[in-house]
Amino acid sequence: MKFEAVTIKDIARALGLSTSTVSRALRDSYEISQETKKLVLDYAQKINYHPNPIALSLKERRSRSIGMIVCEIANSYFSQVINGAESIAYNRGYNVIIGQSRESFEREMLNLQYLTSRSIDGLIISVSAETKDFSYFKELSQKGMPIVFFDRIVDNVETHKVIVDNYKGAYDATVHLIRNGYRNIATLSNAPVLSIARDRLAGYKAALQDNGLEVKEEMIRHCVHGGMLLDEVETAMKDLLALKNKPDAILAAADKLTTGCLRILKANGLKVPDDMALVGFSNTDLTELLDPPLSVIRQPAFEMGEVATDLLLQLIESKRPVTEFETRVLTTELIVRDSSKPIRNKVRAMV
Amino acid sequence: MKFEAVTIKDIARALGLSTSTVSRALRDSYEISQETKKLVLDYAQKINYHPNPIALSLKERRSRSIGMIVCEIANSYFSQVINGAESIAYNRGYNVIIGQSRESFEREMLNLQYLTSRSIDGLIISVSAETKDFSYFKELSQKGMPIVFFDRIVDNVETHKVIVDNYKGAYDATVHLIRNGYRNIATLSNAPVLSIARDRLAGYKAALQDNGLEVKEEMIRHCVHGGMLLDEVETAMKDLLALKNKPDAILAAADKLTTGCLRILKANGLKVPDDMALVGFSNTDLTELLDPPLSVIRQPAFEMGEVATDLLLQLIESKRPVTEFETRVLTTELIVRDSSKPIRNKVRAMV
DNA sequence: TTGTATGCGTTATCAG
DNA sequence: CTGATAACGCATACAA
Repeated sequence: MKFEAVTIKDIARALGLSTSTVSRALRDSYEISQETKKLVLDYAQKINYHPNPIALSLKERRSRSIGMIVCEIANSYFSQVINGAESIAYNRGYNVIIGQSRESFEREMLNLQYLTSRSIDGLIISVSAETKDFSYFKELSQKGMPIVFFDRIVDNVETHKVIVDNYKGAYDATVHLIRNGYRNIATLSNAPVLSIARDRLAGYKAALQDNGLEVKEEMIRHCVHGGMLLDEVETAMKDLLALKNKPDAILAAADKLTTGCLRILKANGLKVPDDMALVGFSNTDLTELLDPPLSVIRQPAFEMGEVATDLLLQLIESKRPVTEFETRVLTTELIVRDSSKPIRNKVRAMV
Repeated sequence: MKFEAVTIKDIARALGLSTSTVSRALRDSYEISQETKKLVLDYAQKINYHPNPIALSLKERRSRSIGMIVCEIANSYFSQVINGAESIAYNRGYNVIIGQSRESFEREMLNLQYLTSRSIDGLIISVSAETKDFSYFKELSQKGMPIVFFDRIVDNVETHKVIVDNYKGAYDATVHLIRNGYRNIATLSNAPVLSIARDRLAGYKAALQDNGLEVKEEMIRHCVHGGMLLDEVETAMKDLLALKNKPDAILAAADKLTTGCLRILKANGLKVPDDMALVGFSNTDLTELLDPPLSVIRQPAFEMGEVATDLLLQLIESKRPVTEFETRVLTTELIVRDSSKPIRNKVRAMV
């Protein structure tokens, strides 16, 4: 019943050769005569022989598959990263095995154990927002498993990292808002345990300070669940709108926070940017079709997947020493559309 | 250097037992004494033993991983399907290995060979728009490989299928437009080789006919690349808008066609629905935030992934005979928003 | 140039 | 109850 594959043995038997001869012929070994090679190759072709990768894995102690853990596949950012990763891996003869943490530490660990027990040759991961204990990664890394962290990295673990210049992304976006006349800029931030959240927040603060504006704590709202729960964003927005000194602009420091913020503003009948300007990190589709189109900070997601995978494969294939930790930094792109253009009356009022 | 795992042998040596005893103890075999079992189990726990799944695969001739081929991972619909598939697979102890065809037959075949040579236990696939030759699937299926087709199915191959009631989805949406006073309804359709395109087109036609409206061929535009190329959509739209009898509404029969159509309309300064009503198949985010919000036909993508995977795993685990082909049908959801509401003047004009 | 034997980690079969 | 051995498919050191 089950998919009976042809093996090297079948070829050997049929051709009256030994399995080793066949094996060597197939691998084009120099110690096999041209005739025998041709004989074997032709026959293998004819009966559609394919080496069993599982047997190979067992022998070579490697599986030619890499694990990838993200918090959510159905997130446009991560799906774009996966896309980039898959394209590189595929070209180099590797499989990508996907796992989702769904922002849960427990699920992340389960996935991790599962993947490592599956003998992956390396791991690409963007940690969950819940993850505070990185001992397992350290242990794994010390055992020789190549690991590349991307996007959400881990500061106190020496590893390979691919990140985006989140500081600059947030800084530039904030400066952009300031230049357009906004003075009361609030920010929606992810859980502060996340490196990306800290970097973006730092960029936001620095931009304010460099432009002589005060950083006010009440203007900074953390959404611990990263906007997975709309409630969280709603509460944050309500709080901001209830302030005596209401913000006139918002920097949304994550994809889900950007769309969440848009939803809440819309639900409350507030217009962007007339009632509230908004610039956010976003890789979501259709942002340019909103009315007015939304300005966003876009991450090089596909490229992120490519770079991380390329680095990992170099580590796996020992083209690069595992212990010489490297950090690659990509840059975000600020896409300016209508939503953050100068508000004429405000700008006039300030002149 | 490389990740040295503990094996059953290590345990055997350390405890002065044979590998077979250890193996049996670990598998809780009845023929092992309680003491020995405890001894082995405790020690295995202590040194953190995990069975090598590759060795297991070689022995059991199965890999506990399933292949999944879609045309594009970074497509919200497919990423949602993958999400559903992953969640089911994960709970049942299976890996999902992803491949992308990018709408290319060649790439699809390469992926397919790659995955099967990787000893996947089963396959879930939504075929590429280019695929016309299904002999490879037939062959694979006859060799005993469980295959579940989803979404884009193959009519002339007897297989397991999970589909959406595309006919009804298109029918209902078209009827909805008709009820709201539109009489010149055009449609953007995918490549007609795709089952989903044919079904949707049939639903559109039936809705017109059932309501006494004429089906006009010039109102039906096929986009062979499924809207991957915006040019294609643009050409189609330009042609429609150049008609003597211009359409007053459009049924976009695929995700990319819906967003593509929106983009083109916007680029040409046409308003939805005042200048042109639009209802489309779409699982894209943010459609409800457009101004006015877009009415869409939403597919149960996550559920699609779940159902297909559940079916496949039943086949793999022989809980269901592979030869009793089954087709499961899910239903779409018509989400009515402003973009297809009655146009007052038009309706008045008709009364 | 080709063949034989061994091992990768595991389980199943057969002996004890 | 436990141990030795073969087998899964392949590659390779060693023999010939």
